[in-house]
Amino acid sequence: MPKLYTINELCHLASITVRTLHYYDEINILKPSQRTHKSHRRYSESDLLRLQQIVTLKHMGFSLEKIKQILNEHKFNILESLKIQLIALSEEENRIKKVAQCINYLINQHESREIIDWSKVVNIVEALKRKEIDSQEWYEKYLTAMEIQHFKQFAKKRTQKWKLLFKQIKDNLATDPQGDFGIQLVKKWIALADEAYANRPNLRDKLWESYKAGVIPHRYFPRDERVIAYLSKAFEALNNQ
Amino acid sequence: MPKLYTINELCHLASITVRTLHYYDEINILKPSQRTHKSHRRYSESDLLRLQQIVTLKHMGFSLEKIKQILNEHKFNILESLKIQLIALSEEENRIKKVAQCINYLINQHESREIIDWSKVVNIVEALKRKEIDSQEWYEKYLTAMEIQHFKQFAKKRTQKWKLLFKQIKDNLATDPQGDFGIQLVKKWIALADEAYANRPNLRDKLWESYKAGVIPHRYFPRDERVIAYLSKAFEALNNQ
DNA sequence: TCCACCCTTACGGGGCGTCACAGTCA
DNA sequence: TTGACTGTGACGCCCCGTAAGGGTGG
Repeated sequence: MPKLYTINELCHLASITVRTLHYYDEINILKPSQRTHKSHRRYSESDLLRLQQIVTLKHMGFSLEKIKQILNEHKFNILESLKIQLIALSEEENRIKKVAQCINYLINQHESREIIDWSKVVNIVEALKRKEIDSQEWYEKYLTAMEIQHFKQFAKKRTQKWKLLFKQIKDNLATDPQGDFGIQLVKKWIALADEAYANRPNLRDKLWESYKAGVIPHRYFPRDERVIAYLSKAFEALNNQ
Repeated sequence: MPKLYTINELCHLASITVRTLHYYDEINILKPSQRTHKSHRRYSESDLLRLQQIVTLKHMGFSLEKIKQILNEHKFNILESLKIQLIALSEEENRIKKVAQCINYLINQHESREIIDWSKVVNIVEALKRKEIDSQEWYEKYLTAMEIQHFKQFAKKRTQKWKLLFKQIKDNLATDPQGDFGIQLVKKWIALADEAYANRPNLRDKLWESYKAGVIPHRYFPRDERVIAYLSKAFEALNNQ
């Protein structure tokens, strides 16, 4: 007798909620292959497989309607869907990159002068939307020479502090991270993070998690297992103080 | 007397719809600074400025609620919002990159064997979600040596065709793009695009637009103004045939 | 009998699109 | 008067979260 899952078991296996499975049943994308005589849902092994496919495709950014087509219609052109999705993802990635650069500019401008030149920002974003700008040199087209210099210098000061700290840590990996010097280094890290993230401890923690997970690639503070290990231990020591 | 805009004029200026402005009025994020005696909305110059700010921030990925806070509460910490948004964007960018790689793998697998090994794909995406994978070498952890080889070879064949075409075009920029040879080259481009994008002309056009706009950075068919100019002319000639 | 689980039904939310119906401006 | 524009009101979409009120399984 093949194993049947209750709705609770299944949603735990897929890390989703009961409500979601109810919904999937409702819209006919995943119906339980059996029901008990009192209409409790019972899912089979192949239901589980299908659910995993659904969750996977959803993570890739497909709508439930598209997923239904892809999985139901055997003739449906999976390949084309995948390729369309790939183009869409590339475009979105590119948009994000540009917007991120633009926000960076905004941050620098605000931190150095406390005012935001909205008309400039609006212009830049308008141009981004019309895709007039290549990813790298948008600011060269939309800022004056002085503004560019200012922007670059400000960014440079920032990165140099991080670079310095990174070098210091790498040069002292042999020392005890839980000793005085290690704690000093981690305090520097915190100071820089707080400077960058407005003294919000939760943001600082988020940055640390991102760094550890390698989510945000940092050119001037690259991901390095040994540095992570060192700082982690130093963090511990600091928290225990 | 300062210029006042009707709702129609304003929505055209901002490339949005009347409904959107109604909605913005309704949720108190942008109320017209005047109404006629019959309650038609009249927007001022500063309303327009505010609308542009709203649209800009929306493009950066802020919710209308956040935007309201940023613009209304003078004391509100814009800087922190920007930085939070920057982290969020970085995370999203990274997720997209990984998913795109994964889809690429799926496409290759499907094109070479016509079947998809779902259990493998599900595993990979599960790992992506748990952020266990560094961006570059996910497949090395989740595929067998044979699969990796197969994957890489298939990808290589593809890229070599594009590389070859690119070189051919660059070597012949001096020739007439609207002559026989130019048309031959653009036909090759179309053939490759159709091979990559399942013979869908609309997808092919989309790819061409993306290439021209530099939206999708291609290592093996890089963006090059001269190549774009050449191919554009050749396209013209082909269409006029 | 207990209690964790299950069912169905229904509302909400974000950011509008899309009617319907009626009044208004040139 | 015509016809383009404007107003308000209301429902729908997508993907569920969150509850209400009651029945079931072990």
